[in-house]
Amino acid sequence: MRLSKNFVPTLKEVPSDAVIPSHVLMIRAGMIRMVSAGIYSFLPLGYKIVQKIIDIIREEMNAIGGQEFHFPGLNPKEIWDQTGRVEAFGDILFHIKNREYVLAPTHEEIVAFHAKGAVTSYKDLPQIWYQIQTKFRNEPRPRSGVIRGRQFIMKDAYTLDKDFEGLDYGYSLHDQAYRKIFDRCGLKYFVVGASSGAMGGSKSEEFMVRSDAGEDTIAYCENCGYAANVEVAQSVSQKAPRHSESKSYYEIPTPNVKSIDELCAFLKIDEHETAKSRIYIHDGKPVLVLMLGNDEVNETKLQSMLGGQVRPGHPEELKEITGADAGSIGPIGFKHKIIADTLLKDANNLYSGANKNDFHIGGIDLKRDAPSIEYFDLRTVESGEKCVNCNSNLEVFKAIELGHIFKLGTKYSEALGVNYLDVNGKEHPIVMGSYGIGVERIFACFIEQNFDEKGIIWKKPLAPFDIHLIALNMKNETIARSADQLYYELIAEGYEVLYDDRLDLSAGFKFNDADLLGMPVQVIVGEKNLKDGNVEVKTRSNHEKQVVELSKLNIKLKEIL
RNA sequence: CGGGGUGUAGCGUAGCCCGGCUAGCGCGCCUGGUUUGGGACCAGGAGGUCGUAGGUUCGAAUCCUACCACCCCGACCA
Repeated sequence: MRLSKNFVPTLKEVPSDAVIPSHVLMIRAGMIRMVSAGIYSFLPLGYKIVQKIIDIIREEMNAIGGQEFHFPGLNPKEIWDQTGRVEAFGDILFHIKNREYVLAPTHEEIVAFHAKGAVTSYKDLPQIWYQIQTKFRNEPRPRSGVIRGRQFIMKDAYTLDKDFEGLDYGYSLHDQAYRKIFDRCGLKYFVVGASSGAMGGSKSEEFMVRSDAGEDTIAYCENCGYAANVEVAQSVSQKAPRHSESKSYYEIPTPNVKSIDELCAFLKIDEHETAKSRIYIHDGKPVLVLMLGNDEVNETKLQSMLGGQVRPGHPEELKEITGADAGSIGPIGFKHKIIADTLLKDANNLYSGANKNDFHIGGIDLKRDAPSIEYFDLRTVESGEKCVNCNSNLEVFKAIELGHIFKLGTKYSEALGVNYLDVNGKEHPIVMGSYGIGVERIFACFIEQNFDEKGIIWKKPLAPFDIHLIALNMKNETIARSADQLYYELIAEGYEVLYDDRLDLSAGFKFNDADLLGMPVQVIVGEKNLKDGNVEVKTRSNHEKQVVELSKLNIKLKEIL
C-alpha cells in the first residue's frame, strides 16, 4: 500500500480528548476517528487490524466446530420482552423510535429463536453457533476510546447441548480456543474465575488484561495464578485477637475523633483492637456491619449474603437509627441486626463507637456483648495480603475484560420454549452456554501493552503490514526506481508492505511516521546506502538498525519476521 | 444521574476575569522556488455562523440565562 495514495491521516499532536495511550495512538496513527461519544469509525489502516483480529478469532472458532452466522442488529422488541430482558437491560438497551425494534446488545434471544423448532432432536446436538458483529449498548458513560463504546464489534458464540455434561465440554472447548486466540494475538492476559452470581452453580471465567484503564479490580497471585474479581476475592489476613482476660466495657470521651486512624492515634492502640461500624439499609431495615480496623466493606459480598436490596445509610438516617453520626457508631446498645466480618469473630477488648457523638467504648467482647451477631466474609481484599491457596502475596490492580465464557444453562431455552426430544421421546430444554470477546478491546489492549514514546510496536500477527518501506528522497530517480522495484519484490515474496513513497516529505518526517505506525520492520532506501547496493533494516521493537545488502535482504527479513 | 472541566479554522491552542476584535499563533492545507538520513526553508495564499438559542449593551468570543456536545472523577456496567 502506497502512502502517497492512501488515507492514513497521522497526527503529530496529541488529541485533547484522548487520555490513555491506546486511544491517543490509535487516533495519531490514523486508525480511528470519533464520530460521537463512544462511536468510532475505523479508518482503512485501523480496519485492517480489526480484520486481522477477526481472522484469528474466526480460525479458532472454526477449529472447535463453530458455525458462523450473521444475525440482525435490529431485533423485534417482542422477543426481548419474552425473556424479560427489556427490563433487565433497562436504559442500556437502545430502542428504535418509529418501530417496535431494539438494537441488539447481545444475541441469546436470536439464537434461541433459530434453535426453537429447528434443533428438535438429541441427534441435532451439540451445536456451536457464533457471529462476529456490531453490538449496541447505550452506555451511560463511554470511555477510554474504543474500550467502552456504545457500538462495538463482538464475537459471541453460543453452545447448544442436550445436558450439562455436553455444556461442560463445549465450555472447555471455548476455554481452550480463547487461550489460543489471545496467545496468537500476542497479549499478556490472565483468567479470572468470576462469581456465578444469580445463575447458581454455573461456572464463568473472564479473560483479563492488566491495565490502569480497566473497569474491574482484580486480586491476583503471581505464584499460584489465583485471580479473582475483588467483588468476590478472598485473602488470608490477620484476625482480631481474643485475649485470655476479657475486660468489661467502659465509655471513653473521644472529642472530634471520627476515623479509625484518629481513634488509634488518640488512644495509642493498634487498628486490630478496633471495630469499624457501617450502617446499611437492607429491604428498608438497618443493619450494622462491623469490620476490623480500617477494612472496607465489600458491598457485593454484603449484597449476595443478605440478598435483596442493600444501600449505605444516609447521614440523617444514621443519626436517627443510632443517635450518633458516622464515626461514633458501634455495636453496644445498637437495637437492630448486627453482622460482622469473620476477622472479628469472638474478639474481645475491642474499641468501637458508643452511639453517642464524641464517645467510644473500650473493652467490648463481641461474644459476650453482642451474642446474636453473625459472622461472614465481608471485607475487600487489599494488595499485600496473603493468597488463600498458597499464602504468597496478593496484588490488587485494575484490569480490562477481553472475554467472558459463561454457562447459561436453560434460562433462555425455558423462557422461549426451546426444547428437544431425547432418546425416549421425552422433552427437555436445550442447555446453553455463551461466550464473548470484545474485538476492539484486543486492538486497544495490544497497544496498551506494546508502545513506546515514539508510537505503536506491532508484532507480526496483528501488524497491519509486515514491512514499512521508506524511500527517503523520492525526487532522486535512482532511489525512486530502486524503492519501487523493492516494493514489488517484497510483495512478490509474500510480505504485506506499507510503502512510504511520498514525494515532498523529509527523512525525519517519514521516520517518525514509521515509528508511530509501528510496523515490525522498516526497510529504508536512501542515497547513502544505496550507492553501495545496501539498504537499512530497522527493527521497531528494539530500534536495532543494520545495513544489509539488497541481495541478502530477504534472508534478513525472514530472520526478523 | 451527581461532582468538576472544556467548546474559538482539519488538529492543537491564545484572547474571556477587566466588553472596543477587522479574532491572534503553531501544525496541517494550496501556489511557486530551494531542500531531502530523524517532524526543512523562503515568499505568497485559502480556510472562522468564536457549540446553539435567547438576553444585557452604542458595541459581545468576552457579561447573563437556557440548551447541546465532548472530556475527567463517581454511580452504573448485561
